[in-house]
Amino acid sequence: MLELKQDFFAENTVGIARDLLGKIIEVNGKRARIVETEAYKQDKASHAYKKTERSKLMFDTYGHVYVYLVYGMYYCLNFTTEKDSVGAVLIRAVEYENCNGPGKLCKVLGIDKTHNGTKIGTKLKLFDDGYKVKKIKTSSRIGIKEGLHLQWRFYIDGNEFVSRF
DNA sequence: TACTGGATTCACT
DNA sequence: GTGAATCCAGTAA
Repeated sequence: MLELKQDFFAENTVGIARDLLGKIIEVNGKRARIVETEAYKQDKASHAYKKTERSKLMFDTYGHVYVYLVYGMYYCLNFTTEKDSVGAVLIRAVEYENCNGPGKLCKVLGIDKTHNGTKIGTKLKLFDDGYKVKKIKTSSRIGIKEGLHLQWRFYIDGNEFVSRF
């Protein structure tokens, strides 16, 4: 069981999003395997488009947990990436009961604002248990208002916990 | 200070 | 397929 350190998140966001598939998240005494991720770079559909009080984590850190509230009700779990640039990877789904969506997985795993800004390896840990992902599907995501293909989404094919797309 | 709308989810039609 | 729930960051004034 190899623990992922900050260096894992130092470079290419898209590559990190892909490599995170199959890895284990450990938080609040629960463990779950990541089955769907989404890479965010500095584009118009991302918080990284503009540096603000909320999004500055994506600019100033890598290998940290970035949690924010959407629609007033759901938290989304991200990991900041790229030592010398801006980016983050959204964890969309994990292999755990009722965790097939970014809002649901935060609820079930007990992830909230108290995790925001913490370094990976403290409150939340990541492990590589040697699991080999058989087949990775990729898909571009449509920008919210821009109608552009912006981010890349990765998920493990044929997994029943993969969220809808 | 006030308004707007979102990296979602779920119930309902 | 559509709309409501819900709250706070971002923005405009």
